[in-house]
Amino acid sequence: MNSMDFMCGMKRTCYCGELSIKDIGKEVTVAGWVQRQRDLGSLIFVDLRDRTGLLQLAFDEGCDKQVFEKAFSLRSEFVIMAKGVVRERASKNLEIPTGEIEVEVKELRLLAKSETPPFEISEKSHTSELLRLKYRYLDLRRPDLQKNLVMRHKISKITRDYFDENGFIEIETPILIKSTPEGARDFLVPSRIHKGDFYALPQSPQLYKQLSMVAGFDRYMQLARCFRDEDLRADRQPEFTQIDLEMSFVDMEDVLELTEGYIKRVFNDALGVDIPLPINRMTYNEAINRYGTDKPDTRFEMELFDLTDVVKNCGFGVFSGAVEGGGSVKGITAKNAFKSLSRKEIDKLTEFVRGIGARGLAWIRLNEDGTPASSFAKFMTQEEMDSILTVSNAQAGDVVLLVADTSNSMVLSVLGALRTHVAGKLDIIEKDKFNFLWITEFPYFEFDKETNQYIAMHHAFTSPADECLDYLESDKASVKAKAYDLVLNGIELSSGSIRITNPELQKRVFKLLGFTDEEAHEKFGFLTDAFKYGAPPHGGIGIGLDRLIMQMLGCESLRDVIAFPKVQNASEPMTKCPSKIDKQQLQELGIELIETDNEK
RNA sequence: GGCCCGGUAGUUCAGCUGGUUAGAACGCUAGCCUGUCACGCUAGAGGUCGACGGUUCGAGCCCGUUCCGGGUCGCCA
Repeated sequence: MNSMDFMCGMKRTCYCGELSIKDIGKEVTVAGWVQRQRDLGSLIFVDLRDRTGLLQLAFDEGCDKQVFEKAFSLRSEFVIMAKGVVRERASKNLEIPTGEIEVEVKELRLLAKSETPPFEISEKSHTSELLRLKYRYLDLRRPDLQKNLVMRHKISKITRDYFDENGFIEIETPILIKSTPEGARDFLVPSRIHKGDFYALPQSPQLYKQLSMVAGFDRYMQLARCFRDEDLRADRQPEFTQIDLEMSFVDMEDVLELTEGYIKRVFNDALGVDIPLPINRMTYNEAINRYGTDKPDTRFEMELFDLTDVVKNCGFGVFSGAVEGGGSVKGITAKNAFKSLSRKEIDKLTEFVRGIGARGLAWIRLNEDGTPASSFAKFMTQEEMDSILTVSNAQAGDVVLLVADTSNSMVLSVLGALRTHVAGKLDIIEKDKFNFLWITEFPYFEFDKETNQYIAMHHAFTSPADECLDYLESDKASVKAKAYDLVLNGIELSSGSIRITNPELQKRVFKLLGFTDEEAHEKFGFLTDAFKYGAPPHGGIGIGLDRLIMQMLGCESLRDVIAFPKVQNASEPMTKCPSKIDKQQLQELGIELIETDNEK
């Protein structure tokens, strides 16, 4: 094996995908990776790949012997540079954009060899995700991931442009910050200089962006990295990027309007998709009651209905008992689902709802001529069954699914999840639709069963609604927040609020949330102190960039739009982080490890 | 932490009721081939059946434990 060629004397003149029939006769130098070499004896074809596409290189009798032999030895993923003349192909391939032309190679440089890759670099290859992630740099060579990351770049660029045009300034807030153990767990970073002390990584730049308002920047934005030490999901990574915004002298309408303008712009410029404005709004209560969730997927109907009054005195103990116990009986109607939701399938649905906390699932199946079969008809009068069918608006061929529980919120959340699950099974979700929805009028407080006290649903700096200020203390459950979520196709895309800037109100809220003055000052004193020196009214929003891109590209997992993502146990297969560190490093930090059974 | 699914050549998978030497396709190696483009033809190499333990005359298959991956509930102000 001779040493590699150097690039000496060669300079790339164009990308592979840029060439077309218009370039015939042109002398070009291209560079990239060998997708495939096809050796036909005294004729060799090489498909060269760069991030713009594939280009066929041809080696035949016309080319130098040494060049031909070099072409013969090429293998997949070798890195080469080739100089030659663009010519029309003798036989064209209309399947690929450059299929009408090829480059007749005069000079060839082998810049790097490659071992046989562990999987083929192609959109067609189906490879386990773990293997792909171990060799992420190879996985990223695949055209679809390249496309995703190029789109991600494009969307980031549009984002910065839009907010720049609207007078926003990007400010970089610190990554090493003070830990405020509210909500999600913090990632912690030990301090060498202050042994035993820790920084936290930001869950969001919340406090810094508010301080930027106090500092007079008026309109702040940042493509902000955020960190949360919680378990992963397909749509949740421990580190993620947020389009973080904050504005002074605004109310909710201003924030919503600006965000809507952004959504319209980014969908138009990146995808050519028009999002009609204004985006629909729904209050939190309406969403919960109609869809069983505060992030409803409105691409399909199947709304919840309430049978509590109809069945409160019926002979079916599961129903009447739930109502007596202070709960409810509600359901959904799956239209034309008689065939898809067989008895067996309904058994599976029952397992599904049990898995999320329901005691069981009651059902009525109406066959094609409207005859009902039901799990509970024998306990009901004909009249009661008729009323159920009326309220559920069930027709021949429909399937009615009912959930009863002594906890109304359990009934709602189970049906909310069931609704999405069933819609997926019935395949009634229009995949290419983008249904946005604002959710407003969130409750301010949320009752925490574990600690038996009210906690902030959003966060402690969210302003209560003006009309609720009179009964903050006396009727916590009814207090609404000046908070808003933007939902896209059933996924929470962003969340924001108008903040408290009045120090007296902030004090009241801290007190309601169970903070003593000392605790509040210790944790958030730097913010409340700042508000003593003239805080403009302000509010903002954070838009999940990864989730936005994922939805725009129709991907099912965040991992498909993040260059180097983590897997479910929060590790990264390629670098194998997190990892053990030296004793010496620990000593410097003043940390002693307690050996646990897990490590043995 | 709970529940569900998965782990067999480099890759994607098949492997029957537990029974002889674990198969296929693609990839890889070598040879032949002047219009291929998922080139074709011929030959060949390639296996800790995730790991450990058990049941059995006999385990890829059954049982237990465990590791790894995916989904999900809890969790995610």
